[in-house]
Amino acid sequence: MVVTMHKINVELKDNSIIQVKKDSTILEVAQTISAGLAKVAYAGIVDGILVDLRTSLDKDCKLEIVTNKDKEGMLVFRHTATHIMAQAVLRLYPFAQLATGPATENGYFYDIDFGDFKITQDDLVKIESEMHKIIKSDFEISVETVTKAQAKAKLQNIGQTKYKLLLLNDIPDNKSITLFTQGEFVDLCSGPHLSHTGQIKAFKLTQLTGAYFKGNQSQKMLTRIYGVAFEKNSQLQEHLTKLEEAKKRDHIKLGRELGLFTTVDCVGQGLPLFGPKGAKILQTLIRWVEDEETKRDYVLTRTPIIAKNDLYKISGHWDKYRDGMFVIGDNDSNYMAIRPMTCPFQYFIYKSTPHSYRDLPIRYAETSTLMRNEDSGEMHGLIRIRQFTLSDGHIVCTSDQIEEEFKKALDLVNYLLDTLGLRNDITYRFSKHDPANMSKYIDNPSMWGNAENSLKTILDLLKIDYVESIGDAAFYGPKLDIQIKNVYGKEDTIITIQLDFALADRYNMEYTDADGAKKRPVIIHRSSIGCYERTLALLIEKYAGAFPTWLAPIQVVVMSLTDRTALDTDNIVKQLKSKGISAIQDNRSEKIGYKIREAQLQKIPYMLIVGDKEKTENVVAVRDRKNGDLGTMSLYEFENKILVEIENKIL
RNA sequence: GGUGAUAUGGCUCAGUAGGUAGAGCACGUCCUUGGUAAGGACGAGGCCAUGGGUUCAAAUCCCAUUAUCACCUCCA
Repeated sequence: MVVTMHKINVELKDNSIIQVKKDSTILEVAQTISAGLAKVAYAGIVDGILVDLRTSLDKDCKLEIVTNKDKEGMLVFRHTATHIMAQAVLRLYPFAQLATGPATENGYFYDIDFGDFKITQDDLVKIESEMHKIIKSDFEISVETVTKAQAKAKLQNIGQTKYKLLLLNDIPDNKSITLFTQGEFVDLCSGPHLSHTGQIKAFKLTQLTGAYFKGNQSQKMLTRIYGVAFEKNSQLQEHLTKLEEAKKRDHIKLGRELGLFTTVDCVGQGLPLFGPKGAKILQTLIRWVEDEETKRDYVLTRTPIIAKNDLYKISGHWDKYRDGMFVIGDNDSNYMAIRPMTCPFQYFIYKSTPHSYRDLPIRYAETSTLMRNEDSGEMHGLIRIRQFTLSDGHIVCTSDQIEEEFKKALDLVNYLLDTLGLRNDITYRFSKHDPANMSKYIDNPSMWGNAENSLKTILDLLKIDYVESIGDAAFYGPKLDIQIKNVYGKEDTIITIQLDFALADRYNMEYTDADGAKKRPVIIHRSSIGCYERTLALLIEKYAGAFPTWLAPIQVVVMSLTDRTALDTDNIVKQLKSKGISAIQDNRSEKIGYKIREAQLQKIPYMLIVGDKEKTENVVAVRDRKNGDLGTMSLYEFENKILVEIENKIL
């Protein structure tokens, strides 16, 4: 037997190098550094790969010790919580078949097939108490590398004969197979994990939902149990409180409470009705965006909301999205469809006259109402609806102009987001096609190569910090998607700018270049502020219903202190309205404190109070929703104050 | 589209082991009221989402439909 006494060099996070015995585990290295570090160490990152603490180091490497402070550390922590949950589930329901159970941003889930057993919310409590037992037992979590046959035997041994074996089969032969064991429970898992079940301190099972095996619609629907896990109970409580707070900002709840919109069973799914207040905000947004576009050399179009299917056949939309379109007619000779997008209408406006290279770029904009027959399960508040109004537009330009036009389109977007106060809430996503799934796209690899390279060059030139996403492109071209999270942390696209090298060809659009040759223009599909309903939803959540004054549907409420001043409030409201300020009055015979409370619940920016004293001195007592009493001022002074705020769109 | 939950006055919810409904807030009238989170009295308002079924009897049980919510899938 050869005893190796070799030492290896390990480079740490701070670039210092320490020497340790070959085959030391990461935990041992951590102990060498300090006992304190070893205590909070959850895993290691060796040469960039996240590995278990018990991994032994056999050669020189870079090592980062992952602790509870690191994102990766908490992933390991939560992943361990997942296994504890799975173990508890198998104790209570030995027939359950486990599928997959990863950690997520705040928690974890496990997809499980319970067969004919119908699990309910009440069962979660039972699972939780079983988890407490497992944590109390403080099982050691051990890891072993095994062959497929060994893994199969061990999994079958604990009754896992279905999904685990399917997953096992999917593992390529050149990859090692690891099993993690805690007590009687074994799981097929690449890890890493904590070393003892007792390390999980605070957790809660939060949700019970369905999910397809492997995320594939054609696979079986499994039961997904969600949980959250933290190191300290206080952190768990904090998280739960945060969720409660988020609920209060939920645009669906607030939007109804504030009377912005409602839904009616017999109108139908995904078809919200905007009341006076909701409509007012939409109007403010639309006017603002259209004005801004005009300033930036866009020209407006106004096109039909319905067209023959022939129009959509040219682009390929008809073949691809027919099921998602509201179609009228019963056969191909009389089919009409309500428009699901504006693109081809604006193309035909372009085509209605011949164009020289001197005309380009042409920037078409339209506040465009669209309808898409979304699947019934897809609708969500104002975020995903069947009829929506998009700040749509298409820029027709030469290939030399793409970069400048893209930059300008993005400038507009950034300006609008800045003004709304959303700029810091967004992230950029470069959405590319998926070469492995060309059935979703126009099959022209060189076109895709061109378009994506071109877009990448622009994004890099503009120093945009984006993440790439394969498979999220439009079927005709790559996109820059501007992503935003809702109050629960769910991400959606709010705005998109797309590069299209394909549809100009399909619609036979051309311009005459300087050399007299007919050429294809490039099209940039872009939205300036996205779809107004969705943007409104995000604004409701951002401001918890307390819109900036310029957006607030009611900007001022004028209150009479007693019935004697009721007539004066009426006159003041008229005066404010004549200045374009949205004002209402509250003359009810209620105590003033009561009226103020009402106005605050309605999140109205300003309250004016008129009493005998104010009447005599010709002033109004002003309150705002944030600071309370602002003292008295003349109506003229107040008008100037609020008009400055509105004009400058102060947040 | 799939899985699950839910559906009672404008809103938030209670309710009956099946015998045709209740609260708070909001709303209306009158009285009261000079000041920053709830003054008083009275009143109106629901055939308990829709359509079937079981039953002597259904808002309550069952089925279907519609809508809402969550998740999965999808998103031009």
